[in-house]
Amino acid sequence: MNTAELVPIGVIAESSGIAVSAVRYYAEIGVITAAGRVGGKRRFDPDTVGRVSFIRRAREAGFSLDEIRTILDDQSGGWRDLVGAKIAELGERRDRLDAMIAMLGEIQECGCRAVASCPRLPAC
Amino acid sequence: MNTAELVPIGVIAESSGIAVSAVRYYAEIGVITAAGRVGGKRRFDPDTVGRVSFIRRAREAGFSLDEIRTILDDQSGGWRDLVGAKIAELGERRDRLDAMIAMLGEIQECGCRAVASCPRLPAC
DNA sequence: GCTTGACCTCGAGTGGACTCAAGGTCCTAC
DNA sequence: GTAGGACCTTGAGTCCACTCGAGGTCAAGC
Repeated sequence: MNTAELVPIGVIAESSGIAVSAVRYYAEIGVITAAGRVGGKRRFDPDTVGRVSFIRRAREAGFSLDEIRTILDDQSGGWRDLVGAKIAELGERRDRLDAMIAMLGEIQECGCRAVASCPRLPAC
Repeated sequence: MNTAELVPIGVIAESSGIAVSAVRYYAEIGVITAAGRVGGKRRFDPDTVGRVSFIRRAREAGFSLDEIRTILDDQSGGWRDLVGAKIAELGERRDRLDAMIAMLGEIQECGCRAVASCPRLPAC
């Protein structure tokens, strides 16, 4: 393992768009792994950038770090089911989101002074 | 105010699908209000069921209780802007969700043994 | 040899939204 | 009059995903 190819934590953080402390946290809980240390400092495989970017996007989409870990590292193939379940779940979440958007749209147009007093709550 | 029309906390909780402790919490932080007390026990206006159901759905859609309070109780009309902004935000969130769903779909079909080792991460 | 800056550890703190436990009150029914 | 159940208060605890601060190390460049 040529440590020259490995990148320090700052690079991971910057190029994946998250804080250094978060990268450290991810390493601590094992959702990413440092390839080694140089002078006591973590060095990561360059692939880690992609992994952390994936993590960031998955987090934004509402995944917990635990779920992300499972999706990323499951070796048994069970992750396919997990991903399938997740897709279904996300679909539901999107439907709820759509419903909420529609509801907010109606609320906006319903002419009442305050939402609380709208007689159409919560179906509004 | 006829207290006979008012409902106890358990009814609010059950018919809106949240825990009694959560209803109490909502009352405590002022996102809902008890109409009064009977023998020291909170009694709510039946409308509160709708309100709490709205809160639940808004929470599920990712609103904070603070945002919900603003949307529900703003008297100045500023809530319309807030709701507009929220709609835009939810739209973005839905787009991200869609992207995530698409990505997961591709992951599922890409034939690699584990997601982590997929060379197409994170664009996969 | 000194400064600088990136990095380190460890422990504690944060924030939001609750939940729980302990100990007490109130009403209803038997 | 007593048991049961729904409710009360207060304060502490939980979970997640970090963040912060203090105090220290390491390598590079001047």
